[in-house]
Amino acid sequence: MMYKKEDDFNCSSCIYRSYLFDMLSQEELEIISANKAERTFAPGELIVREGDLIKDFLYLKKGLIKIHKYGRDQKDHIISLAIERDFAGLLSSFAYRYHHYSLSSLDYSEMCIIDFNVIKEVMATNTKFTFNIIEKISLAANNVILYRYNLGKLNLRGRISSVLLDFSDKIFKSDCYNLPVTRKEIGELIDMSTENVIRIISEFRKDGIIDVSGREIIIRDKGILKNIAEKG
Amino acid sequence: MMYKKEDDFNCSSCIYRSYLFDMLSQEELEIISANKAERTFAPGELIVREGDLIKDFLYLKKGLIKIHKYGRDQKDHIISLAIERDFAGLLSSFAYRYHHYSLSSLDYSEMCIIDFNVIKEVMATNTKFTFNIIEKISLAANNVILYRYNLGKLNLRGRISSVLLDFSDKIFKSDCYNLPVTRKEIGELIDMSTENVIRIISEFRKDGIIDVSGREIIIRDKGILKNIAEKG
DNA sequence: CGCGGCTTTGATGTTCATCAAGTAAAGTGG
DNA sequence: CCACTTTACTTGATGAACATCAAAGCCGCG
Repeated sequence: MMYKKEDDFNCSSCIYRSYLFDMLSQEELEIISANKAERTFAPGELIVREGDLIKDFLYLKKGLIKIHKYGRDQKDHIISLAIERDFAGLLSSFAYRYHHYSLSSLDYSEMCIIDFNVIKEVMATNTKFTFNIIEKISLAANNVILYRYNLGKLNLRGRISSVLLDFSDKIFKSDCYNLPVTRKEIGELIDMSTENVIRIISEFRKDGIIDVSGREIIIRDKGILKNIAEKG
Repeated sequence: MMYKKEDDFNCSSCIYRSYLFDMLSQEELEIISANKAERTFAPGELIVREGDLIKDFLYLKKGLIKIHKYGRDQKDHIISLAIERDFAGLLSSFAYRYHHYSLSSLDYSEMCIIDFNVIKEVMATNTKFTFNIIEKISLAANNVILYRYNLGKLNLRGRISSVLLDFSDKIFKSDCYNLPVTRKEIGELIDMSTENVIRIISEFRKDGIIDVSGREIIIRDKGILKNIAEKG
């Protein structure tokens, strides 16, 4: 237990320390250690609500969260997902004083919550760190932009293929996984009705491309799935 | 002419100096002055091609450009427009070595082309400048993300209203302007077919909401247009 | 003057959201 | 632990929104 506590509270021994935090000196790491909190969020739990004041720099050590936004159409829309070792609030943090997106946990998610001013102080003195933050912001934003860009050119079957493949390749690194989202949430992510999400997943099942049992997905023919995601 | 030349080549007397460059010391401005070029691009001219190596920091002094990308659907798509005093390459510059988007001029556009390494050097020593660059990157990216987000919830009439209003409010600051883009380009910007762009503009003309004559647009009833853009 | 890009209108067909209606699963309170 | 309620999932039928196709006029430019 002693060791666990050590691991929790001292960033310099944290095994989830990212490439980004590796840029920091021992001294800088300790400043951050001293100004951080850690918290686990349960599946479904709200981490940040759109409109909240931005006070913290959020690092997702472990888990899965959705970045989402409530539209004037009275519906929730998922902008993007963040996984292990992602910096979750980066889209809003350096542009606004208030969060422009909500964050919710889709799994048990361990967050490091670091005082934003402390991060800014470290940035002011460590150029390499700063340039890496800039790179992370740019990549995070471009991933969203390019994801939406590609999505816009896919029909429904292509979009479903695309999410199933993303879960397999980017998140679970396996052809067999449990969906961390409802069918409704898939629809919110790729802009389609819940009914059609279900319909097309069923189609894929009937065609023998995937096996489905509730939230469990087994990809049987990844080649076809890739093909549909390309040509859709 | 002497004065004009002065204005062209010395950033410290440049009337288009942005809020961002105002953060710089006289010395820093001179370093930038010494490492920049200026060029005017004609309407339709390509400024940067997707895939080009990123060498320069691009500041649009005056004019209008489109940020676009050629899709696997063999069609061009406009990601965003940049206007006077925008930093045009910001989406790619800090994330990649190569441009991920093309830039083309839609008007006579005057660009300041500054050696990217020089900008980075100044950033390494001027924290305030750096934080402002970060803010610009974040805002540019979020504008794209939020624009697409809103667009996705609008029907065709709403989208056309939205672009017509944007040209009026954000770009020309007038209810009477000449479209700087073809009908086809409007379609590429808001994801709809050229035919429907034309059809709906015609509808608006017949309904007396706007007057149209070729590229010339006169907004007759901005209230209705706003209403359509909201509710669409 | 003829060719290609831009614009326009009408007709047709596909894709997808929505509605309706029902089953299954998972919480909730007595 | 069981009745109750809600949330998630599923399937079919219908219609609306939109892309696509087709055909033609227009304009600038070589």
